[in-house]
Amino acid sequence: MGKQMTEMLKGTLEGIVLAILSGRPAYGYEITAWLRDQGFSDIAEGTVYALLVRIERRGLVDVEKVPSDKGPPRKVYSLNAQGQEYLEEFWGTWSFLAERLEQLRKAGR
Amino acid sequence: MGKQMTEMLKGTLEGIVLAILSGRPAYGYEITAWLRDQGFSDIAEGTVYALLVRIERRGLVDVEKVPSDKGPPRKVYSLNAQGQEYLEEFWGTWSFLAERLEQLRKAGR
DNA sequence: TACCAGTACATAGCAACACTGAATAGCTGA
DNA sequence: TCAGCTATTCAGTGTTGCTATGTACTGGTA
Repeated sequence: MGKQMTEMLKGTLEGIVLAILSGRPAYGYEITAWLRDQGFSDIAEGTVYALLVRIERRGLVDVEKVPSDKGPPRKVYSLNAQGQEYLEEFWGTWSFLAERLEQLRKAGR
Repeated sequence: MGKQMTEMLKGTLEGIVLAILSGRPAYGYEITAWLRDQGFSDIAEGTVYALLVRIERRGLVDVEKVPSDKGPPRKVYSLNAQGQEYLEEFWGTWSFLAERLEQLRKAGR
């Protein structure tokens, strides 16, 4: 992963994961795989798990332990009301930033 | 500044400043003022100066000390060739991220 | 049986970054 | 002289993503 991307993911990765969870419940391994699929080539597994622990501790998600037939039990996360609210805030912050950057990019050409 | 914004600025603030400098040379105090004007209400002065030191050390900008008639001398920064290249990389990284997020946002509605 | 690959989660230590808060310094006008 | 604006610097803090490693369960295969 490029250094630029690493830094830029700070703050946004959290939003990305919450956005995924707002679509449907999911567990860590699955989320990691999905991210890699989307081109976040080298997202470290540890990164995702640590993030999930954080958002759980902050009460943004509900957790359910579900047995898997292919390995250890999965921790399935789903966005709760507080998480939904937080996600909306995230989109607000993101929009603001994206607009400024789009303006700057236009100005530079 | 909201906590979300603080985290999201990591990595992007650098790009923002480089983008500003790609338009015209500028000095720290001026950049801070401009950012506040654009709605980055509480960008800390210290943050901008620290960032400028970093990009100078990495050789992305050229620096010139210019006397001011309103206070101490200004350190005027201008983007050099290496900085321009780095900025282009930044836009690439940003575009990638912005596209994924836009998709996620669409999917969520 | 022994071993390995794939699935699934966890965590300690590290580096980078933005913020807080304070200090320093030059200039102007009351 | 002193307040207020201009202008820069820096030590200390918290959050974040990455690296590296470890644990644990299942199924296939040699």
